[in-house]
Amino acid sequence: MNVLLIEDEASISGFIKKGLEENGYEVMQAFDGDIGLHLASRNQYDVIILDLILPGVNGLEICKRLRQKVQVDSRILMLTALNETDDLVKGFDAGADDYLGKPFKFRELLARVNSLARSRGRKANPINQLAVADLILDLDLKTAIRAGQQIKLTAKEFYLLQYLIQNKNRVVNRMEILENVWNVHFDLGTNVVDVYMAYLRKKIDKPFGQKLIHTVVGMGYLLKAS
Amino acid sequence: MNVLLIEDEASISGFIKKGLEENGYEVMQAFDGDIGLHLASRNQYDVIILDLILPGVNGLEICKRLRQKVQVDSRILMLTALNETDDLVKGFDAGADDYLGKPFKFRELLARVNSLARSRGRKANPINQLAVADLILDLDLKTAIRAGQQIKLTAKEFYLLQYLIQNKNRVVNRMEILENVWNVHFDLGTNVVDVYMAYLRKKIDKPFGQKLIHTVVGMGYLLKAS
DNA sequence: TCACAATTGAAAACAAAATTACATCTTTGT
DNA sequence: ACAAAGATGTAATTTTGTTTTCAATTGTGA
Repeated sequence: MNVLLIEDEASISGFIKKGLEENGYEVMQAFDGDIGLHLASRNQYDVIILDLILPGVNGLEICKRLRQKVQVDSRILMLTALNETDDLVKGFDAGADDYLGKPFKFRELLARVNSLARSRGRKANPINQLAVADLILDLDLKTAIRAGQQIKLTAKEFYLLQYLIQNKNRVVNRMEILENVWNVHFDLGTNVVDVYMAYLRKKIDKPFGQKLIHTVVGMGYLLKAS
Repeated sequence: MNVLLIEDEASISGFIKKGLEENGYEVMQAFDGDIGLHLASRNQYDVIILDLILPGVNGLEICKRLRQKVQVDSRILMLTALNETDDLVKGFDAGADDYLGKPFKFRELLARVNSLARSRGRKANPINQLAVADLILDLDLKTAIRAGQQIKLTAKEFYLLQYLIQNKNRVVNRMEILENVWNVHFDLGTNVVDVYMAYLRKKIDKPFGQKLIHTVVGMGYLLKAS
């Protein structure tokens, strides 16, 4: 688990880093807001520990930017001397996941970091799979399995199938598919979608009895059991 | 977003429920540990608010069981008067995601629940349907269902029926229909609308007793229960 | 009953989707 | 760096299904 620690006071930063490392975390230190922001947007951290009062950009601001502009999905633990409800609420509004007032006992910090790390681990963990009927799409292995049988898909096929599964039981039209799978936002009469549907069908439907990909004439395609 | 609130004191429970509901949450109350445990394992909640001190099974125990046996992936917010670091750590160890000491301001609770709910990021799945009498039009599946029976419609038929349902209990004339379903704004002398009404009738009225599509001679058509 | 309005069936015209062959680009192994 | 294999797209063709028109027929209201 990676932790980014944005804290200007060297003694506190060092103390936290040492403690977390003893508990199995990898800790990256940033001593001012700009560097913190920079690191956070370049790399993926599981947890970001963020001091509210910092030279350069302040903590609230960093938090907002990380959530809104950079869209990091790290857990953010806000760290500060200000302990009032209002600041706490401001912190959560800015997108913080948790809040800890100084001074704090290290055990307390560790418990919170553990909790955040765990809540992230769970998100990434719950076997990253999508499914319809007996078809499973493994998002980690980037592969499909139907009736227990592995099916090799090319990248485009995979993403197309992923989009279909994410929208199972809903008719999706070609434009929607072009936008979401091909990133094409204007209609330049192509029939790639049709062609790829054929590819997919050959792999995931034809060899098995029950077909999952249905075409709805004049509307689009529908992924559905039966 | 669904919240399960496990709290024995009726006044506190009511106060929280009311506040959360005003903020768009659906709240289920449990007034003792056993019922809470039962509900939590039967249903899927986004957030569980859990009082530590409860009649029946205590909060820590519930938390542990939920995580270990039932393996719920709800976010758990522990709520308690005990505010010591030790209890806090025990709480996190038992699998809580956050911790809030009583007494608390409601804004504070809300901020934490919001944060937990956000971290779960579940998107709702509203059922996209229109209906008159026993006829349902499923906008996702792009299909009609009457008396529980699926009816296949072509694109034009579907959009025509959709227009009729959206204007149920109102006579719509042919021109209106041509404009809204066919995008034809001038026309003289086509009878497509009439033809398609016949198609629709054959599919959605004829096979069932009660007819829904009524013609109002000289005026247009009317979709209505009676 | 007459005149107009609405319905129906069948065929023609049209449009959408599937299929196929092929050209171009990418990746991989040697 | 090269050849071979694989992936991606395009375009033409075939197949399938939908939409529209038209004329014959039936229904409706004064």
